Amino acid sequence: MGKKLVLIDGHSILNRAFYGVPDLTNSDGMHTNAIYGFLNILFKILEEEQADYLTVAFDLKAPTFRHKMYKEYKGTRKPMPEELHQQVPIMKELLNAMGIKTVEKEGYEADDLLGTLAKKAEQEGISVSLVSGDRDLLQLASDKIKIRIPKTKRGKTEIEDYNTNDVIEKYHVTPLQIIDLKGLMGDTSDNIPGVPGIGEKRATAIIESFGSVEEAYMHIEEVKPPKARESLREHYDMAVMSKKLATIDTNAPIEFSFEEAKIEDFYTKEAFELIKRLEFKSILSKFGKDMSHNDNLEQAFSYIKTKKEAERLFSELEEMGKAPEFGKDMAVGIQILQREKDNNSKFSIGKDGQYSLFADKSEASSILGIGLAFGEKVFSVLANEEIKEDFLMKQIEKMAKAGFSYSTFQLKEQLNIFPVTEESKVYDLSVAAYLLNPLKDSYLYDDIARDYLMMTVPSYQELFGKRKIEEAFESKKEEVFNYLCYEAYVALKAKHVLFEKLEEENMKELYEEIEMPLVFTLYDMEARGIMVNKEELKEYGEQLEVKIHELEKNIYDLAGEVFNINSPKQLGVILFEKLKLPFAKKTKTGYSTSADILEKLKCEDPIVSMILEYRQLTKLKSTYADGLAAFISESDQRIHGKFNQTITATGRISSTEPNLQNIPIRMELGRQIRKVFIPKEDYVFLDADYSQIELRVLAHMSGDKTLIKAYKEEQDIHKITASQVFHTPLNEVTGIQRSNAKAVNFGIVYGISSFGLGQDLNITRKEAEEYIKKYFETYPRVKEFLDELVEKGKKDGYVESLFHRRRPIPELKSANYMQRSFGERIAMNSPIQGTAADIIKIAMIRVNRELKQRNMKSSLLLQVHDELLIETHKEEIDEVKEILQKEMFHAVHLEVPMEIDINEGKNWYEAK
DNA sequence: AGTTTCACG
DNA sequence: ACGTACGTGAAACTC
Repeated sequence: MGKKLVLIDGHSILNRAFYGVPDLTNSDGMHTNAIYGFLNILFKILEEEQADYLTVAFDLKAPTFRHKMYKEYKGTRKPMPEELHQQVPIMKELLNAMGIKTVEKEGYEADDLLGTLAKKAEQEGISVSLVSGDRDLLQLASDKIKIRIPKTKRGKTEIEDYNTNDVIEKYHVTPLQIIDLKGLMGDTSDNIPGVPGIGEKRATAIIESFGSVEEAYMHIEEVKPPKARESLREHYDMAVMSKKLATIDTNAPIEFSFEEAKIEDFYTKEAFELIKRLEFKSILSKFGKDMSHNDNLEQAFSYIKTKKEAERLFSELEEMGKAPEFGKDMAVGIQILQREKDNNSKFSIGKDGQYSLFADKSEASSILGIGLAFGEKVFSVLANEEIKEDFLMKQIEKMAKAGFSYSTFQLKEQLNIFPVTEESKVYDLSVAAYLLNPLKDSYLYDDIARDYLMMTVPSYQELFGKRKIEEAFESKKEEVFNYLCYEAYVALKAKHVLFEKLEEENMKELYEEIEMPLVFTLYDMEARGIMVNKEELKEYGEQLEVKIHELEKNIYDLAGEVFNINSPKQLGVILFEKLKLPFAKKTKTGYSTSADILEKLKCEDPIVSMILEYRQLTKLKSTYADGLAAFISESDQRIHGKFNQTITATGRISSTEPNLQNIPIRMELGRQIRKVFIPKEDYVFLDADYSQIELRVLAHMSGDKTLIKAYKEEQDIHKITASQVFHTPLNEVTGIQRSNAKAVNFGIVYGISSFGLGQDLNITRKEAEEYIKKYFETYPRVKEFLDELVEKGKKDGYVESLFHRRRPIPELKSANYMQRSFGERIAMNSPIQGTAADIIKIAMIRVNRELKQRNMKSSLLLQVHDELLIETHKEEIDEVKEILQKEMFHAVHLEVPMEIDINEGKNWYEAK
């Protein structure tokens, strides 16, 4: 095997990392995200390559030859953002400390140095992997030189590799012809002008048929289309110049010996210190376990194994609780470990079609252990032959009464055995971390240790893998002890850090007044569940089954063969190849067969309508009829779904296992399923929803006079909008105009784009643009408000709701137009959606609280974003209506009044 | 594990 | 030249 050299385009990878990794700073406020991303890419590459040599090339600040030539055409390059600029010298220092060779040379770009080194290596028989984000470098690809382009795809970095054949496959030209391609099409990121009117498509076609820019010019008469021909004729010198600009110099005069570039041990003392300063704990852990200081910490963990020790521990705590001077403010990190709730378990379906294995939350839960941290002490206690479960249970009750200040993770999941209330001093750090950054997908103790304590602690996965906790409890006792200690320790230590940040970011009140009380509200809702008529649900499913069978038969007949209708791939082939239906449009992997495409094909073939109906029915059968049935608890005939508080980016609640927030309503057949959701005996359902809460929030937050006035006068907002946008007197507005205006109003809330609106209304982008223009003329403050939000998002990196709920928007920094536009729409939508979420959260806390305080029989069961469902005792109907009206109305006082619709029914279908 | 489709606000 | 409306979750197919 020959030797291998890895070359890295320093600035290009830093740049990529900067835009791909969310903003990171160390405690000195130094931005570190680009360096972090760079290191991750570097380690990934090195792991894959097993290379012998490594070199990183940088550009020097002085204008280069190629750069200078271009300057004569047009201004300067976009300057590097300051946050990135400051990271460059640190990066170089770190590479230096790690003993990694770097090269830079005045008058040459990194490209030229990389090209020169790559060619040199190739000549010496060394194979090369050249890592860069710049596609310019593809011109260097050969069989020995592999160009590697990292791509950040949803947080993960994937690397595209190009040898000669890969370039030809992807771009239909040889590596050297990439230069000609750039000569014609230009490259905005490299400030290469190219030929006006020629883009990627035309450039590729021209080079494919002529081979080069020069050849094409010699046969200029044959160049097609005429537009490109004339442009090339006129701007030929521009093309030649662009080619020169795009050509990488492979003969840069640099001194280089492979010996210097040899890969040695990176893990030096200097590098360790520097990485510590950068606070990259996860990378630090690569530096060997002996360097991490968790060993010391683990030595301080105490494992309580005898009842005697346990009794002493808990009585010590009890004493402290009694001490008047600090008892009540004593901070305790606590985590209770219990058997996995049956709520999460898989269901077994017996032969008789009965679903079994489901316990509801009131069923006695069994406790496996407790982790505790207070002062400098960290303990864990596990249940055993001596320490019985009910002993632990009693201790937990005593502790709860002692009234310490408890901090923990995922509190809602512990409330079934941890007897604390809204009034207790108890804090859920997972919820706190969610407020500080709602974009993460996990808020477990190891995530919080990493993000806020800069510590690497073993995750559940690392300790137990895919094992269930019960199993680990039997076979890996020591790890369970350790696990609980870590949890308690982090719960205690991270509290201050998180609370300080909440304070800093103005979210203390949001946390204390809304999110923490909500934990208890959601727990109540989950524990109550909602009753479902199992027999009726089964019947509904059977009816669907019959219809599905009929349709299936008819579809196979029309198609002339049996195939899987549920497979978009097979369906696409049948529709667009076999039956040759038109509009065979789009998608990455094949034909699109989505409803809006099929809707347009309805007249072409009767099979299309059948497929649409088939889709609808199978959806209802699998997701709702069968899906819901699997969640009905044997013991109480109720479904105990989960309400998740730390999922959405905007602050909304989400619902899972099953999702009770997407039960059908728009189509009558689907809507019927709501009839199986019923109140218990002697109760009815009351369903209360906010009318147009998001538009009202928009009216308030923007302060638009016209919009506010309309709501104050209780006018039909869509009709008014229609009248203004379409220049029609109010009483002449047609139904169609009104529904179009409604779509515009929706669009505004979603962060309007003319394309999106056009798509939704099936009109041209141009027409949609006109609607939007008119809308903004009607409500001028709305436009200003939305513009300000985007501006704020760009300036601060986040936007916020009325109650200061934050939504970071890393997309706004993206160099990619699509991503950035997405960021802009998020900036416009999140404060509105987030404020609406805040408001209904306040309402549900208060409604739940009020019903409990008045000792009423009625209770809150569901929240569906702007709607609350209450199981109401027949004798309490009027009182509950009053409570709903009052608490929902007064949840917040905006410039415009809230309007609440309340309906009553003997099932969810009737009540909505 | 990722994609497509579709249910809701 | 590009290719989208904002926010979710579940099921089924595909690899």
